[in-house]
Amino acid sequence: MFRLASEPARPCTKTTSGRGRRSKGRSSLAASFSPSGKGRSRRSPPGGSGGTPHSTLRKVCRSAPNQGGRSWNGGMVSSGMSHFPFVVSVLEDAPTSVYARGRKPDRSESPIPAGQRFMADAVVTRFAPSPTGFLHIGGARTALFNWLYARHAGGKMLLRIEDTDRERSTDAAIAAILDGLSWLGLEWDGEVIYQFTRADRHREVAESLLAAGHAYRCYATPAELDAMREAARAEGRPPRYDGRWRDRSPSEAPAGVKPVIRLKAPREGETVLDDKVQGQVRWPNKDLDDLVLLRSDGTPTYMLAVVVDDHDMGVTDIIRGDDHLTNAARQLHIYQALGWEAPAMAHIPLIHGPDGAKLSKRHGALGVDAYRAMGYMPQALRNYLVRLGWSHGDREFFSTQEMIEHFDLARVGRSPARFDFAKLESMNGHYIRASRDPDLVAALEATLPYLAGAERLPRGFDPPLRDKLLAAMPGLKERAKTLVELLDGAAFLFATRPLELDARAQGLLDAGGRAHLEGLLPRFAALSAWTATGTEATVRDYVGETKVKLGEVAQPLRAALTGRATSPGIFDVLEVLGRDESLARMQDQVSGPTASGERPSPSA
RNA sequence: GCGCCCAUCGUCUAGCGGUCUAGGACGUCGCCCUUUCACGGCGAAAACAGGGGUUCGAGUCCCCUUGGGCGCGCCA
Repeated sequence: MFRLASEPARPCTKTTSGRGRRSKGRSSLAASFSPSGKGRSRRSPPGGSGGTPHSTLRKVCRSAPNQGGRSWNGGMVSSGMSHFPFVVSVLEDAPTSVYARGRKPDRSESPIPAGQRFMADAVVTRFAPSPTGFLHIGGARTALFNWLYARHAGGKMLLRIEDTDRERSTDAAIAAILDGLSWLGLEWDGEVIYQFTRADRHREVAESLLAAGHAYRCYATPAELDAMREAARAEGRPPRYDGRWRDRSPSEAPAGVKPVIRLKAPREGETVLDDKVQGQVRWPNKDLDDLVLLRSDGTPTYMLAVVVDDHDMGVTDIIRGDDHLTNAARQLHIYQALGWEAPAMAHIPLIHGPDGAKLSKRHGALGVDAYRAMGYMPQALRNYLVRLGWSHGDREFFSTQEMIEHFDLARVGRSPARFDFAKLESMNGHYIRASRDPDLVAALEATLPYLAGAERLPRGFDPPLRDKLLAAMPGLKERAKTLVELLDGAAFLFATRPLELDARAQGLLDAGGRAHLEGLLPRFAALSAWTATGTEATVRDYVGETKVKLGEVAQPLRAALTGRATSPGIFDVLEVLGRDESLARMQDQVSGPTASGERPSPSA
């Protein structure tokens, strides 16, 4: 009756070890059922011929066979608890437990030939944001992990927009999420699924649960619920629904109250989740209440919707923020009632702000579009994000291919990470320096519409400017950590005469620099070929003859040519700017200001 | 309040009982390179939260404390 047609479930024999918890023993879990690719229980066992003797499989079923787990032993073998199809088992010291599929190796015991199961069992992950705001950095990382995991396994990542909250969901948010994912290069497979469109299906499932006796109508009013929670809190009990309508006859229903449908959740025993990141987590069922499946207006709640959708979409692995960890327990109850096998789950730690608290508006939480505007490149952001919580030895940099190749959930840590702009910036700088010049020009151009500080170039780059950009890029890119800085550093290329000088440049010129400009002007003008080596030779000659330091000449030159005190190597600047423009900019500083008034004598 | 999760340099992390007088990266500081600023090179300071166990041996296993975080809706 509860059997899933396609999945003749076979209860896992979960032996117990009283202490069970992995404590860093994630590794031990991983040892036998590596949650990542190959070692996963759902695949053929590593090195396993498939003909593994049954007895071995039973052991494999236990989670921590090595270290610390000495108390694991043959323990108990499950009995006929198969009325929970996907579930399981009997623990020596605890009643019925509910299992998510996670590391549970029961399928190795499935009657379905291993090979066949393997083939039909491609990984399907999903990213399921709710469109109530932009795609923030935490969501972006969740999406990245889902994407990486799916790609690594040769599976798919689906995208589902959880828009059942009609009040708060907006089209703008949906657009921002789609745009953010695309910019990050995280393509999803198939069509975007809008949860709200599936409300009928959700309702139908709720009704079926009702019909099967796994759910009931609850007529408690919001006021009643509030009172209930308050009382519980006052008594030091968890604020939970008390189940007052759980066994009441519908005939007692008060008139005029539209009921909600609640799940009849198990009250005894405990619910166990073998999370791929968190390890084994257990909750006493008495602490979990009868959640609402269908609201009084007939719309599904998130809890119901996720379960139904994940099931219908064929999701095999749920990777989401660990703020959903408690939800997992409740969702497991729904799977149980439905007789569906729960997907494997991985709850990844959240990203925190500098103060260690969950990233939120008060940290100035930003959408990924903001990172684009700040000039970070998607590949750099991806690399930074993947290293937040995941590691592969000492390695810091990964190409997309390498990320896909190496990514696995077993190496995802369980402690939250703080977002650090300095490191992101440094990584972005690495990516800029490592990029090919034409790619950088293209990236700059493509990002221009979003870039902060790009107002000066409303029409983008014209061909001559593009050429100059390309020519100057080697000197420009090693001075920029973001595209914004890159553009800013390139500003002298598209600045128009007479240049605006910043204070430091002005100072350089006022401090006697103009004299050197004047001295250089005729020598430059006499140059037959305008190249960096040519101008350098000229300047060095001048310096030699006048016995001044190179810096005393180079700096004023820089000020005149770029309007700033810093720039790429000055001879490269000279070359990129070209003879006419260079001489004109120098001339501007020698004679320009005087035209309009008395230049204060620098030496007086 | 209750439940769950977490805990190595300021930050991200390596470490999966002995090779740890704890490694890498960012940041910080110093030196070198140098026409500026960068880049690059070299070097330095900087951490196993505390307490109990287990063990011949613990950053690594267990427990407690402390400190953080998340959750507790007819929100998702």
